Formats: sequence, C-alpha cells, structure tokens
Amino acid sequence: MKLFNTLTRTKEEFKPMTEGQVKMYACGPTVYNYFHLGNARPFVTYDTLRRYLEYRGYKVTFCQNFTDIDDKMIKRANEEGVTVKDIAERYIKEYYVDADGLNCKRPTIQPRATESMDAIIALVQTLMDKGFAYIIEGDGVYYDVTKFEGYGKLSHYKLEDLVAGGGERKASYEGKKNPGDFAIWKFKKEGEPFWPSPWGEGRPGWHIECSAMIKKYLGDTIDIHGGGQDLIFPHHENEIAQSEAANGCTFVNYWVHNAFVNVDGEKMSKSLGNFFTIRDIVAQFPYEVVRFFILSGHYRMPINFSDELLRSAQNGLSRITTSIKNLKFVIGKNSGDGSGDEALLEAVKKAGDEFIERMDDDLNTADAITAIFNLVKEANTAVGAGNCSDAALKATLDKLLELTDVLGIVTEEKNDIPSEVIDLVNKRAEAKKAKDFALADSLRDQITALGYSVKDTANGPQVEKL
RNA sequence: GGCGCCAUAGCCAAGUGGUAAGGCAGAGGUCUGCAAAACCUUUAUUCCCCAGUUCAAAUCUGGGUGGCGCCUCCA
Repeated sequence: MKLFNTLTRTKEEFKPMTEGQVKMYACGPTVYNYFHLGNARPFVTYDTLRRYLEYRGYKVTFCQNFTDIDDKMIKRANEEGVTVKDIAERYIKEYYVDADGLNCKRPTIQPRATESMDAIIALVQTLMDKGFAYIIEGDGVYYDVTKFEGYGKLSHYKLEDLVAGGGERKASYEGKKNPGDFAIWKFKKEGEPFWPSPWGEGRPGWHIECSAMIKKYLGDTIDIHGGGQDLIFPHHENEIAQSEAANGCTFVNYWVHNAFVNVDGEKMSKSLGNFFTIRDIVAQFPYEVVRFFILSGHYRMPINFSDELLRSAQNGLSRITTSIKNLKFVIGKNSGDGSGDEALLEAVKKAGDEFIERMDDDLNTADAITAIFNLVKEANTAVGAGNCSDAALKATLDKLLELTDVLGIVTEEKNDIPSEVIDLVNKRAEAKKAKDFALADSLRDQITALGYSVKDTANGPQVEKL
C-alpha cells in the first residue's frame, strides 16, 4: 500500500522492515479528562490503519501509550486534592469506555509513562553520555538541538527560523543554550510527583516519554509512527532528535499525521473551548456513527463537526446497516432461482477489489466506503428482485461484514425478539389476513411501544429492535 | 516573519492530465391496505478567479482572492 510520509511529503510504497510484520506507534492520550472528538480522530484513524494492515495479512504490533504524568495531570490532581495516579486510573478507565465504544481494538501494547521510568532514565543517560544534553541547575536536563544535525527534518523548520520566528518563545529562554532546547528531565518542584534519577529527583519531559517507550517496547527503529498534525512540531521533531541521537539509527520509516476536527472552520481544541467530548456526543449519536463520521473523509483532510453532519452520517450508516439486516433476514427464507447470482457475485468481487485498491491508496477510507455503498445497492436490488440463491446472498452478506469490519463501523447486534413481541407479530399477521387493518395497526402500535419495529416484506414480517 | 494545508452541487465528500464517484437532503415515480425498507428517474456543460503549458486541465505552472493550521500545552 501507499502511505503519505510526512518526512518526505510524498506518498510512498509501504515496505515494512521485516516482511509481513509491522511495528507501529501512535501517541496516546494524556489521561486528565474525557477525550473529545478531535482526540478521537487519531485513535480511530490509527486503529483503522492497524485493522487494514492486519486485513492485508501483516502481523501488527501496535503500541499506543498513556501519558500519565505531565503538567495537566498534576494540575488536575491538585485541583481535586487527589494523587496524579488517581487521576490517571480514573481517566484511563474512562478512555476505555469511549475507545471501546468507538470500536478501537485494544493496542497490542499500552505502556504508561510512569511505568517506563527505567527506559526514560536510560535514554536521558545515553543523551548525557553522548553530549546531546546538559543540565540547568535547579531546572532540569535539556536537549541541545544544535547538537543534532537533522533537527528540523520532519517539520522542515530551520533552526534559524525557530530562533527568529514568532517571538513567542520568551517563557523558557533563561538558562537554555538555544531557544529550541527542551527539557527531557524536570527537577522536582514542591507538590509534584517525582522519581529518583542520577541527576536528581524529578520527572520526565513529554517528548522523552514517547522516545523511551518506543525503544523499550518496539525497538530502535519502527515502521510507522502516527499522531495529529499538531504533534509534528515540536513533539515528533524532538522524538527524532532524541532517538536518533541516542540510538544512532533511523527512528521511524513512515511518519503519518492526521488532520484536525474543526468547529465552524476552526480547530477543535481545549484551549479554544470549542470541543465536544465523545461522552457528550454519544448522548445524541451512537458510537458507530461517530466512527463512521470520522472515516467518511480522508484522514489528512480537515473535517468539520456539527450536529447536521453527524445526522447525515447517521443516515448514511443506517443505509449500510439496514442492508445488512435485510440480508440476514432474507437468507434462509428466500426462494430465488439463482438467475441473479452471477451479477451479484461479480459485484461482491468488484467491491472487495475496489475496497483494497482505495485503502491501498494512503488509507482512502472515504473511497473505500463508496465501494461498500456500491455493494449495498447491489445487495438491496438482489433482495428486492428475489432472484438470488441463499449462497450468493450469504456471500454478499459476508463481504459486507468483512469490509465494514475492517473499518470497524458495524457492530454485531443481537436481535433476540421476546416471545411477547412475537405473539403480537403473529396476531397482526392474522389480522392482516382477515383484512382487519385497524386491529393490525393497533397491534403494530403495541409492538412499537415495546421497542420493536415490524415491517412487511415479501418474505413475511421482519421484526427489529428499535 | 518562517513553514504548510485547503477551495468540487443545497450540505458532506472522492477524484491529481482524458472529458465530474459516492453519501445526506430535495423532487417525481414504482412497490405497499397503510407504513417501513428498497428500486428507478432527477439535482455541477462544470470543479474560487485570471493567465499559461497541452491535442486534452478540477487535475500541471505562474499570479490573485478567500479560509485554516503549525512555529507555545495541544490529536
């Protein structure tokens, strides 16, 4: 497949280091709050990339971390008068509620920064030993960006521009050799959690955490590293600087970055206050709709968020799920003569091929969904025509389930109908037969009141949970 | 100031040299006791504007206009 590599800013043919195996890492959440739709985008995107790679036969080792120690964690803990660990435990649990709901497969490895201190300290030590880092007394251990020749290669920022540009970097100028230098170990401050280190008690900087966890859990070089576009600089630039300086080899072969979720054309972010948590959104829309919404555009294009757009996504997704339900219903009841099989099976194959072709092109989920819609249409036509065998319909259903599973947009629903409802459905069928439509309609109202819908089809009444 | 992205129908959105996918919404029709679902037809002679390259451009080049992001914690 082809992937757009931020490093080269071109689509490149993806070749893993080891045939058939992929090591990928994505920056995970800082667990100090519920996550919002903007945060959800990378989770869903990289989960989809992982699912697709697995679908294509790769054995994927997917590592996504939890940042469970940083300024915001500490702030939150102090506000509530609890420990940082309490906050972490709480919001990791909440993370799983939403991430599981969004149908994100649990990553292979989910390290926490606080449980990776050995690796972090070892990495800082290496950087000190090799002369890439220096100490500012009473402050911390800093990385000297001028010591790393490739600094800026990911973001394409020049060191001079970083010095001259913006004029906003005043805050931490003092003591640093260069304005772009960043802390890899912060010395203990009053009221903050700390860990022992050769340079003094303290805690790690943000950037070093990812570098260290990648080294510890995946190795010195990995195939794919993903994250939001706002992480390109400084976070990922700094990860490269740290890891390549320490390890002396290429850190990441393919850098993948997703675009933002916007609200009224502006980036959804906590600082702007224009964010919607997933928890809030799912009070209105199912998780699958949120996932479908995210995947309905290309991951490198910004998507706008609004109720109207989610409603549109909900309607679109229900076209797919309804088709699947209808197929499930009709299989076993239908008596098609098989004259439509050939055309249908051809459509199944075509959809499968197109899906792969489009996903292969830099994970074009929008186009891949189109392939699914095309098959949905063929399936609906076949069900309506009633001229296909069960085997052909089953093959269609299986393909739809297969493709939607790669995207993670359809979750299996149990459709157990209570006997009470079945009785009503049967009575209604009798009433209809006797042309007592008033009774039939009132029975349908009763069925609806119990939370079920009934629709009349050529193959009898189809009952579903509402 | 530096780096970068985007502009396609009422809305969303693919398409990056060969004559405009798909979804949502709308309109008409078929089917149906009604409904639901579905199917058919219909909705951009045209892709922000202006030049250029080419037999051919939404797609490439140059110049505008408008919007956004990063350079500071940020997905």
